Amino acid sequence: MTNSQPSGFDRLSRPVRQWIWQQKWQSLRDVQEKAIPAILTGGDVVISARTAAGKTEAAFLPLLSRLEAKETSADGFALLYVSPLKALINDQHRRLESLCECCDVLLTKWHGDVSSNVKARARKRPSGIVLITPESLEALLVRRGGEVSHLFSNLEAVIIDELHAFIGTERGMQMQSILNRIEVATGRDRIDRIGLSATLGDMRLAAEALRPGDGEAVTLVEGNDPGNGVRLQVRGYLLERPTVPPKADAPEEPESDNDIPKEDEFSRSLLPKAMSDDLFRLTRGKRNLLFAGSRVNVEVCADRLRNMCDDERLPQEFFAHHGSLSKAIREDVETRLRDDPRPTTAVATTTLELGIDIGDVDAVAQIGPGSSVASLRQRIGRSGRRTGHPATLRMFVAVPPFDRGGHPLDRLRLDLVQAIAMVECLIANWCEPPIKAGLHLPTLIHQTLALILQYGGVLPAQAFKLLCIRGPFRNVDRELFADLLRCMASDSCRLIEQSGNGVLMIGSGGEEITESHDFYPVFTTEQEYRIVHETRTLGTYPLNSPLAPGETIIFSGRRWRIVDIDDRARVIAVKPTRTGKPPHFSGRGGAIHDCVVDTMRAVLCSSDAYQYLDQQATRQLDEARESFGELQLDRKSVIGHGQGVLLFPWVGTRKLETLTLALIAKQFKASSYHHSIELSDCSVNGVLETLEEIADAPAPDGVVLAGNLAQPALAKFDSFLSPELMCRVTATERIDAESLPEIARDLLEP
DNA sequence: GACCTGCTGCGGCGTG
Repeated sequence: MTNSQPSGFDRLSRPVRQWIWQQKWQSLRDVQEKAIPAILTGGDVVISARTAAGKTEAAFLPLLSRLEAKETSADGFALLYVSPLKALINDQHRRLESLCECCDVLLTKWHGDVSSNVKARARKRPSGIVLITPESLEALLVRRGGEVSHLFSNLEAVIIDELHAFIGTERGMQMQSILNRIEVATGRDRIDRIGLSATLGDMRLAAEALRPGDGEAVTLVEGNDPGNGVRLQVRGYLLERPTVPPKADAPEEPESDNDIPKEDEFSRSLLPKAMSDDLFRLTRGKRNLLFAGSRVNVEVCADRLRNMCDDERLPQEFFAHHGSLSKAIREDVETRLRDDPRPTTAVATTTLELGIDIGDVDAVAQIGPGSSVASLRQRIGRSGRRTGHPATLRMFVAVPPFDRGGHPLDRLRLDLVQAIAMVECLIANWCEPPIKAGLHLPTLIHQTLALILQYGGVLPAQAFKLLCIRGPFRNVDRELFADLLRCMASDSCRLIEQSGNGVLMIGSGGEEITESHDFYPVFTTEQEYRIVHETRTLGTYPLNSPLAPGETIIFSGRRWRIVDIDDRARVIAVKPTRTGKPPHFSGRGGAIHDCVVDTMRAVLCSSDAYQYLDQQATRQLDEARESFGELQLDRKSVIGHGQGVLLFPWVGTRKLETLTLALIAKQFKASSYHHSIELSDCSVNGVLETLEEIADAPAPDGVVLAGNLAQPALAKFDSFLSPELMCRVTATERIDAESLPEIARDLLEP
């Protein structure tokens, strides 16, 4: 090949090239070739590619070459790598060790599990690369504010791994704010940021997340790894009974006297037998990830598949993996997936979605439609990495039995339709964007406290400029920030106080909060019991899900009896047993995007056939379309049902909740359920009249509407917001009053 | 109708 341009490889420094030779690589990967010139040039860069496409090296090979060229031996860290997971830091440390040795660059892990003397040593003689979490970085800024400029003045670049995991979250706001604070403290206008991200529908979102306010200037490097293709299937199953709960006044079903024990009956209602039979048949003997959707489903599913394994006298190959299981149990599963050739299926929640190194799997399965297209995309990328093996994802969806007289929501098979809509959005290369309007006031409270601690005090105008003008809190104007400061200083909070010369200081209430190590993360966790068998901790269980000694529970895919509960020590002791009830975890539903629900309507309206549906799912979709026509939902979106009315606005969760609120404000008994709103004791005409009023009136004030909504303290610092500020947060982030007239108009003329 | 993530400094104790 003749090429006047030097290849990426030729432009790397000598030690880096030597390391590549040692690895016996035949060539650089596509994403690495593209990233090298972009990073050598300087400036902000987003590198996006599938997990394990070599993004880490794509960033570090040219960055280490830049360090080599610099040849200054000034004090301070040269590269800062920020990761959302400790486990990922440990993985990356393993991966980068030999490369850094080759380049004679110090590599330091820095997170909560790293001993404090390692950190002390690094602080004393800062150099090379630090791998750190946002929380540890926050702690460093807050506790060692005076050292920040010394530690970071010679930073060549900051690398942010799993950038997509930070986008649109409170933790992402904190991270952006911390990076901004480092730039300000070191007097550097911009320190190059390199974001590593999974492929997203719209890469500009990642660019904007990397450099808020100037995403346009970020260079995008997209890995053009053709992969080995994708095999995708949606499989239909039948539930044993309808899903819409019967009305309170409906006659109770007679006790069934078959011999299924009650606990198995509940398990069967979550996971039909035909589905577990197929899951077993299709996953057995291979390496799989099975995303079950919730921790309860993980337990029920792992328990069922493990029992099938035992019944057939096969060695066990099914293992549960979720956030309430102990670190040791989870690591065993991860290690087995990565290093053990035996067949293994990890039944997991989203825990195995991010980039923890588990090697390649043969296939991915998912139960139910899932709640986002973004995670569907991530999951597919977990398989099909070896040449000749396409990525394989099977979605297993159960719908209620078909009954013409049944509830319309059951007749429409909405879970199946949603699964199809998700796949169609994925094929169209669309994926959920973050909500732009967020105020992120709780995190702004946190960052204001952190800033005061970092500098030992700060003037209100300085804080505003640093956090809201230069920093990421750009939806907060001067007036709102002043309100927030007043709220923080109020008698009920005393988070801050102001000295005679106007400097903001930590108040008595603030001291208590900021002195605890609990201060650094911006998210909360509920209090929990530890579940212990003999000396081994199996995991944790929420305090507010009562259990009693003698009860049974499925946990870690096994069945246990509770022997003892120590409320003071928060320990639940268990021993193995033969039966078990599914555990109970609390969760708040996820929000589904407008685009997905709109696509659901399109799927129901059209007569397109989808190649990826199995026979049963195809038939179920036909039945759903038939019901859609019979209910005349192709022509109208407001239909009578029983003593009430059903509304189908075909909008996402946020707008659906907003309309429900607006109708409650107009004295309707309204509740949203499964993409629709059910109104009881009213007539179609009455509802149509009200919708006309809403359509013709100007959009109501979101703050007034939000006043009718329960405002539970969800984010960590919500409890410090005044009712007025809390209402504003709800109005901006949780509802969408602006769009109400339009939703009402669309309901009247679909 | 859901999931996940993270943590300092210091005092006290045991061990080599």
